[in-house]
Amino acid sequence: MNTTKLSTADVRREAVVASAVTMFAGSGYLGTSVAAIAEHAGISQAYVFKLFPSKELLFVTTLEHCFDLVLAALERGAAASPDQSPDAMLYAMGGAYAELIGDRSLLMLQVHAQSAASVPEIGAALRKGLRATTLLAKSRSNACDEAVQRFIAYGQLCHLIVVTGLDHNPPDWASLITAGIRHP
Amino acid sequence: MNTTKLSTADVRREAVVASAVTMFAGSGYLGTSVAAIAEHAGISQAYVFKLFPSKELLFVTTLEHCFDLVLAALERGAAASPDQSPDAMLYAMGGAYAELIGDRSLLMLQVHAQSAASVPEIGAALRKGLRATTLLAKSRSNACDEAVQRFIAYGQLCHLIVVTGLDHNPPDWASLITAGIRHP
DNA sequence: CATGTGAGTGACTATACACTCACCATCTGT
DNA sequence: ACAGATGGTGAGTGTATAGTCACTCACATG
Repeated sequence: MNTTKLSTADVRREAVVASAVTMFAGSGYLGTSVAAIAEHAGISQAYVFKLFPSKELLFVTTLEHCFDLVLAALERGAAASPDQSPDAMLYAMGGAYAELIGDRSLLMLQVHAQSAASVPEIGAALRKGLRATTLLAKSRSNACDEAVQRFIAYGQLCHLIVVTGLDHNPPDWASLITAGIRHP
Repeated sequence: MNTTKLSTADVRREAVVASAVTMFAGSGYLGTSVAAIAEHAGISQAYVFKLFPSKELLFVTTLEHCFDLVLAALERGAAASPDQSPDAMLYAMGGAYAELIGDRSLLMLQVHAQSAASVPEIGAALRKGLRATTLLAKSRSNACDEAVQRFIAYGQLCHLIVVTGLDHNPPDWASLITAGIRHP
């Protein structure tokens, strides 16, 4: 039961998380109703509460899934780097991240999670994801601390650019902060 | 009437905005009820709706006020810089910003605004504030575009650090991204 | 005194939402 | 054939919340 085959309930749970990524990314933690997620997943709202004990835990699970995907993308990027130098590794990881967040959902989810971080469980999940991301960037790239810090900072800048819509039809002044940033 | 004296309604409006900064910063746009803001300001909820036509516009007004304070702080920092070189100017402005957001309210308000940016009016206010901040940093420092971009990116990193609570009793790994960052 | 005006409120409405519960349906092992 | 586990739902409940409205009170002015 714990080896290869998932029960249908676990399959459902994954489908609900997939819907939750989309819906939470669109409207945030408080702005998204469980009913909307259930409808998107094609099941009743009551069944969502059978699969997850609370909206809060559904959000946390969704956020953890988001970070799993981010970590996998960084890993992929690192593996595909043409060159083992720290700068090249970080550049490759950045490119893989930019590609991953192409549909904005995973990015928006992180933005909304930051806004909901005062909910203890959500804040803890955010810290855990940031920790894993940072440490992976450090260990795979072998870059100095300053370069890793820069990597994270420019990731946040990328979030800001997308949130403000500066990547779509950017005004003239926007090139000041969007120049060189790889965004979707 | 338009010169020096404010009517009591305008005074009230300012008091409500001050309360709104605190309350919205604490619980976000959707997480804060107008009743809570009214109570904090010591007036009835009905009167808040006489002073502001909607919760949305109250939030936008509050956010604009936040950016006014940010711009004033940057201006102050620039004016106090011991040295006119671009690097020194940006450093001084960064220090003034770090000091301004010492109580976290103005920082958290920006984070929550990013999460609520899909509301058109809020997104527009955010873009406007970012534009003004970026252009001010550029024009006062005379720094190159890359340095201004870096200035904004590290500002966002600062937000992330505060949101995740990494500035209070930081775990060991946190120094990777908090090193050198001036936060409250 | 009469009258008008701006400040301020209590009580209400309509709705939306997280969460619950009693219940049905379908499969599975014996 | 049947007992029980597992998948799934319709119909609620209680509460919170944005926004409204009819109203009161203080005060200024003619």
